[in-house]
Amino acid sequence: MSTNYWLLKSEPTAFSIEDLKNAPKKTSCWDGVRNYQARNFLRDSIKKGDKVFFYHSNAEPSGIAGTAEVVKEGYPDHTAFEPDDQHFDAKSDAKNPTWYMIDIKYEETFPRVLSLEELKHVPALTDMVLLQKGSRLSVQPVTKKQWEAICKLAQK
DNA sequence: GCCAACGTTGGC
DNA sequence: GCCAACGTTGGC
Repeated sequence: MSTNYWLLKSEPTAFSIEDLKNAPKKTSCWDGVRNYQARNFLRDSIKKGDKVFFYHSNAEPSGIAGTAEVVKEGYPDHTAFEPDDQHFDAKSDAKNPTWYMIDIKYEETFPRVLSLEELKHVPALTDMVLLQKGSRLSVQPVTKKQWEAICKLAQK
């Protein structure tokens, strides 16, 4: 099975790539996704061994900060069942979970953040989901071609 | 902090 | 099933 590529958004004030790097085993669950389209990717499409870009949103600047690898495929997001959790969802049922999460492991931090502004000017990336007008998906697919173009750009 | 764009909710 | 109102995302 071939590797697929993804982009995960996070506000660095909530959880940054540095937080992932400093986590035990450099691994963390990716919880709190409460959007059905993003949930479907987490539950159905993202596989162990897939690669992800770690995107910092609402940041200075917003952009791709580095990469990580999927180490655990979709499983129920338990934070949905915890009333004290910020991501609690009273309507979800532990016996038939609505929300899913994955585990990712830190791979690398790019020498510099590839800002949204910079990415917009890369011809190979014009079709990227991230760059579409009004795109808010916090879990989104990335093509191999886009992945390679971005990794190459990061090393410049 | 503003606000455009999108997603969700709920009345009908 | 429509759609207005509301809530959220996320760039700026």
